[in-house]
Amino acid sequence: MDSSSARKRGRPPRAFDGQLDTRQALVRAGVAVLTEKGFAATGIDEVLRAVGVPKGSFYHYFASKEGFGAEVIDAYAAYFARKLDRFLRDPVLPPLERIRAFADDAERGMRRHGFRRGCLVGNLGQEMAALPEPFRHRLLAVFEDWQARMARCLEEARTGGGLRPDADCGALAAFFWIGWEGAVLRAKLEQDAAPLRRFTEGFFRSLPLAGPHA
Amino acid sequence: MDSSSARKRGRPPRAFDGQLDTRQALVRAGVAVLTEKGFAATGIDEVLRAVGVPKGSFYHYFASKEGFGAEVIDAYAAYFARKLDRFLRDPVLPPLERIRAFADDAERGMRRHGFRRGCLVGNLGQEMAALPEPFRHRLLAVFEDWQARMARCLEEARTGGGLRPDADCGALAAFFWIGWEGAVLRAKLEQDAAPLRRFTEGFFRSLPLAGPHA
DNA sequence: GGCAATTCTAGACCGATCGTCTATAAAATC
DNA sequence: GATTTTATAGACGATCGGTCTAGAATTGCC
Repeated sequence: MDSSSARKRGRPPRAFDGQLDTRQALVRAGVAVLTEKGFAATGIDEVLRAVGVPKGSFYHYFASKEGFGAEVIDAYAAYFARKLDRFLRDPVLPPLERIRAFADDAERGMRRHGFRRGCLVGNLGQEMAALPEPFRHRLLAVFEDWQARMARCLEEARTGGGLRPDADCGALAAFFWIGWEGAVLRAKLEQDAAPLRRFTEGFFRSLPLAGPHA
Repeated sequence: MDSSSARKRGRPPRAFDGQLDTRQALVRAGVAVLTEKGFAATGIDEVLRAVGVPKGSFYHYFASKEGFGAEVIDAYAAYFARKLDRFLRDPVLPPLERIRAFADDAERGMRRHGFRRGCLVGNLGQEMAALPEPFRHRLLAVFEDWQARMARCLEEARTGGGLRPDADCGALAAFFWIGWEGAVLRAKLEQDAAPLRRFTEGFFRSLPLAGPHA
């Protein structure tokens, strides 16, 4: 959605030009802004200005700010799930290396955005007390999903002999995401990637690696 | 400050009654509310209602919402530093046990508040992008302070023979706080203490414990 | 191809919030 | 006890977020 295109009243002509679908553009901008500033601190107007769309359009596509937020969460979850799979199922790397690759990529991502953007799910989680209740379950479900994907990767490491046979991969995956969110938060605050690396290091130290096999 | 006490215009009589100092009461209420809902989502009016104080008083004591926020951070930092010392310097427990005691206490605290309150510093950290810049340095300083206190405790563990002599206590302390904030966030989201325990467990697994001594 | 129905935009509108201001009154000072 | 200082009371305006109604272009139908 190009802000240079002056809008006229009424239904716009079919988009011949390269304009994205308005709804999609709004959600996309919402992901960016909410990842940076959270839900409560973000005004609809800000999203609208970024996309160059008037307020009326917004409430045509979404029932409310809350409804918009829910869709933004879904979009982010979908985006992040794809990204996770790209790393955690990468067949050319051994399982534990995939986790490092994910962390490295996240670091690059944060650096690219000047450490202003964090994790949408973490942001909104922090705001829980001020958020509509339905958000809570949605966010929890997202964490469970990520945890499952991480657990699967760790299980591959276990069956592959990287982790000890008695490793509790579910618990380890939970540990990872719990701490990772903290690391992202801290990296945002310090505007530096060190916390991400520090946490990743600590996580790997905590793994029950298989000893040199007998 | 009791909301049942009807206020009259003008300067109030010296507080014979149990009324707290108004300024102090505002800061105290601010800590409670900001710990729950963060800075942006909280209106001044809400704090005023909680304390039963009119707006005029607020802007007599504080230059702005931002100035108020800064004092709230300081008050929370002081409160938390005292709490930390109470646990991390407890002479009747071995150093590593003190950390567990701290975690247990934090769990009780979150449970007592129905998992609605998190960590003020973590909350505001998450909001960074929408917060006045001076907050950032203040929050960073608080983390550094906590980290130093934790590192000292870990060093006691090292010299006491609980940790290996080559343990990097500063890095371990950093790892702790990075992940701990994540755990608090997650506990708030799940409304359950499990994340706190899971992280604490993982943290201890990551520690380079001294082997059975030769 | 004309007419209703649908789709989407424009922006007015209301309420809430932030920060200020004036009025008022008690205490402190001398 | 007169004056200055401290502190509360609450109205006020500017701004902004969220909702809603009106209106215009397009689509579908026959």
